[in-house]
Amino acid sequence: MPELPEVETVVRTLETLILQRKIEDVLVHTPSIVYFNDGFKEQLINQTIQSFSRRGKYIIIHLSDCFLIIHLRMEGRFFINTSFERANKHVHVSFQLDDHRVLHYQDTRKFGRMLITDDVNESLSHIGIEFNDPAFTPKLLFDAMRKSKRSLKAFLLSQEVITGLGNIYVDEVCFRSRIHPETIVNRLKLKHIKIIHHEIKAVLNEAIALGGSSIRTYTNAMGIDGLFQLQLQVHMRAQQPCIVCKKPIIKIIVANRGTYVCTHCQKELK
DNA sequence: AAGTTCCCCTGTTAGC
DNA sequence: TGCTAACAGGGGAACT
Repeated sequence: MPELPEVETVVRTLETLILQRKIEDVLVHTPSIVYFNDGFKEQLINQTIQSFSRRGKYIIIHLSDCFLIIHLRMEGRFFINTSFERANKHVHVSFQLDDHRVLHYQDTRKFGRMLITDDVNESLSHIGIEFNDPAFTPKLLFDAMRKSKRSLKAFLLSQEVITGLGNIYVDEVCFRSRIHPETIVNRLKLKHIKIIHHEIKAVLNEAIALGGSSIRTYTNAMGIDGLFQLQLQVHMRAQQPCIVCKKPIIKIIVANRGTYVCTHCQKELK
């Protein structure tokens, strides 16, 4: 499910709901969700939720003595009720809070992961720069792309250089940049990369402002829908006319992922 | 070594 | 209608 704008929305929602709450008890129904499950519950009990942050697509919950890092992967989500009981078979972790409410983690496909750490930077050292970091410049992108033989789609999906983009927003960035997703990035000129850089920031900022996108089965934290799906220009629009040239959007596979492209507006640079 | 494919899971949907 | 294969907003392991 979520890419950076959706994770950002989840973080902001959780912030309004459970800040300063103390965790009184924890139930792990599905141990595979939790890295180093031994002691997971014990480390969390009596910890107070002091703040939230986000790094790439990771949610970071700042607790009194440690950090709880969560990745929702495809279908992870949170909801709150007042029962510590397992509401359904897709609830895998539940947190009893000190105000009689319970935070539940639900994840149909069980791809999501949780980890307790003392050092967020070390735990997340494998991911690249944030889109809104001042150090994220066209030059940074250019230097990384010059050394890579990946397609633009694979390059942006990999979280190694720039983190936060997923399948939806990569398609949107490629379209808005008018570049075919199969273009090998070391062929891109600085002028193209400046456009890509600009569109990454624009798309993510616009999507965050609208609470992310809700398509398919995904609704955001607490069942609140984002609105950015209404702004999508190519993703999920196979057979529909391109908003620029009116020719039909096609769906292809790039980097093993369903990919939407207007082959008239997005030329591959060879 | 960098780049690509496979696979983790379950539910939904497209296609016979 | 019913079965089956393909697919899904991700990413790490295994492979080439």
